[in-house]
Amino acid sequence: MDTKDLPANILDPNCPSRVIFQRIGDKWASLVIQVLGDGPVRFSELRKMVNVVTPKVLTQTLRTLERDGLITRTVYAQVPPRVDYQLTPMGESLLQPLSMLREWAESHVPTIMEARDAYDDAQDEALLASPK
Amino acid sequence: MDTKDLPANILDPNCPSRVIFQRIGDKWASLVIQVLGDGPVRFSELRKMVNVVTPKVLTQTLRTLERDGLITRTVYAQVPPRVDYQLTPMGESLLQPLSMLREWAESHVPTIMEARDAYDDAQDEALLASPK
DNA sequence: GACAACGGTATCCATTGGATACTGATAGCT
DNA sequence: AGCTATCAGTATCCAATGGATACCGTTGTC
Repeated sequence: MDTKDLPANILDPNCPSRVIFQRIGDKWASLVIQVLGDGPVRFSELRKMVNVVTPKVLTQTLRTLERDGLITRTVYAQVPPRVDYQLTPMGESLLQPLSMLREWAESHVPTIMEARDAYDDAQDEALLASPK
Repeated sequence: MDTKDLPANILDPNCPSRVIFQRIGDKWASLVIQVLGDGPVRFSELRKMVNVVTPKVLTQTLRTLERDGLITRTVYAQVPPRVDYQLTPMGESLLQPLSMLREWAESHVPTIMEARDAYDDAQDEALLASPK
């Protein structure tokens, strides 16, 4: 059974949309894309702007983004080397959905922090009530 | 320096919005939330609908979602046990941003798969050109 | 008294992520 | 000639995370 003509369905583990969905949710990938939203950035700049990622992991992230056609990598033949990363049109089309998520996250920070505090307090009390 | 009164900024590793943003991007959390969009679901059903997650990992995911106030956990005192999970209002407010992402992922499946094939082909050729 | 249903834990191992050190090419300085 | 700095990464190693599998507690049914 070939999946390529079936309707995309994130809940199907065999559906590529699921893999793509998870790539978007990747810890660094989504941050990189948002940073690149303002134009091309070189490797070392990217490292500074996306605090704080090790070079190995940043490279991995950039390679998969490039493979998926979301960014392009441009090497300038100079020394010291210069490599620019920038969004493709498809990469740019991700900016809007991502910024909606970012806005959601930023606007719900206080509520979530309160929920965590309340939850942790309840855990502490439960622990006191039944100290094994 | 206290961060709690600063404007939320995803690029600041000390900002809670960053943590929250990454929780949304969690491999299973976002799928669970989307499944719960249609109403309460019990543990075993959730496991079937979110293919395929081990019980340990699903439990971890549900606990953190509960802690963050995105879902509630309801235990019915019966045997065999029954536990329902459902979205809080805040959890529901995540459905829209998430569905935008899902739509993006589903609609870009073909383009991304093509990009991957092209990239992999280019890699293969580069390998043939310089067989170390 | 064995079994099934359900919502988990417990344990172990594979994969991933991260910290740190290092490389290669060249220009500029001494 | 040798030393140093710059940049974009690798290489190596160790810790944290994710996943597979087995098991547990409770009670109703056969």
